[in-house]
Amino acid sequence: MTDNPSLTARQQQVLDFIHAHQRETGVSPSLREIQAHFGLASPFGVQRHVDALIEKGALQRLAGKARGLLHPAHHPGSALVNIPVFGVIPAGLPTDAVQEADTHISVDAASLGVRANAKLFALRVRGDSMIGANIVEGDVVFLTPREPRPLDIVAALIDGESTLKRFLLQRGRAFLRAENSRYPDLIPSTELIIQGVMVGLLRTGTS
Amino acid sequence: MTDNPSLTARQQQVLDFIHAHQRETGVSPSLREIQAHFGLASPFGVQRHVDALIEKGALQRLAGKARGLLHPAHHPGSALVNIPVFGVIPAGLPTDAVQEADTHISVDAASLGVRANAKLFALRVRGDSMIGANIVEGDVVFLTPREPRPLDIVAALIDGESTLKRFLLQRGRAFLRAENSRYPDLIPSTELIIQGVMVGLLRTGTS
DNA sequence: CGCGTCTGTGTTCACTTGAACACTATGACC
DNA sequence: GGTCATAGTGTTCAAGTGAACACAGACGCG
Repeated sequence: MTDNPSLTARQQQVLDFIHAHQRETGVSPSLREIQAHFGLASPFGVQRHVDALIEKGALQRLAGKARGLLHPAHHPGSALVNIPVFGVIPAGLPTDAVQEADTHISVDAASLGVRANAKLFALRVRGDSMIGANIVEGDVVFLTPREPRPLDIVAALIDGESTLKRFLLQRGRAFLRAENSRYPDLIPSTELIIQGVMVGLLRTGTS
Repeated sequence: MTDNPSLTARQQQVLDFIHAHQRETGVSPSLREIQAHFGLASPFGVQRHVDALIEKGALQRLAGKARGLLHPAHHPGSALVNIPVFGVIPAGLPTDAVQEADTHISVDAASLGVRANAKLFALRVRGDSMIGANIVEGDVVFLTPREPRPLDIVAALIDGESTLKRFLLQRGRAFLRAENSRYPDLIPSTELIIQGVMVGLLRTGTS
């Protein structure tokens, strides 16, 4: 995370390896695994690098525990939700079968205001039909499958394509409205398939 | 993450504890730590619960490695950036000193399109001055400290308060423009302190 | 040169931890 | 009552692992 300037080149290498190993395998490496990676003949050299890293605050350790190295910025309780990003056309998404996802986005559950075990999915927004809700092309919208309430923004399956619209009720009948006056209301002829209700949005880039 | 219905009550308890332990300490618990938590007298009972969980796909293991339990949904290579969220007034933020942050948001670095060790911070947007860029009150804007380029959206320090504006150049002179015609351009009288350039945005809630 | 820091070697020890086996108890189901 | 899956006990073993010590080479610095 941090390029601490007070680290020696070797210490930085070790730190990078530890972080990389955690990313790849999910657990921190043992001293001997680090040793093997650098081709060292003794675990003690590694141990002092690790000690130095801890001394300098670049690493944190659960003393005595195996594989107890972790980021100093470790924040307890921050559960992650892993959100699959489907394309713009997630036809048949509500099935239980695992859909092929383009990407995954990991976000802190607390930041999104959802439970840690929330089942979310995401769609990339295409078009400008929700511009009135300040949702633009390229935005990634997080959705959760649940019953929509009036004024919720929902992803609905219409003609085999998924679109983002606001969910409204009029005289007990549900219909969808774009947040753009150039689009007409969508009054479902048959049935309305709601795939999910928007719970958040992620935009990347500055423009 | 998943409430697998085929798990027995005890197995679910063990699974929950493993996940909770990972969240709190950052590493997965050893069999004996699980044993101690449930007040069992033998590590072997735990071992078979864990075996069953792996069998049912609710857990994944690095065989033979200490503390090698992890989520089956583990996605290698997803480095996280831990983003401190300052308030609406991060006065003097560019200092090296660690500022008190209200919250932290963890996001997948790849999803944000930034390097894994990017130094980001976040601000909660107040006001409607950037409505034209579809950034509204309550949005959380991710920023990185770097030199702004024309058309970048930046957080600038004006009169001790941080505001979000678009960065522009005219005849070599920098000035700031709100994306809302009701706000005038800001032409810096003295110097322009740019705290960061916007690289992303997170919105929570549906409205 | 002498000093200190960083780096690496070879080795030893004790604790941690996963893996395994035989046996018992409980409850569901036929 | 018999059978089976789930759950738990007591124990043993070997591998994984952190921690430690003495010693040596490389390098910068005064």
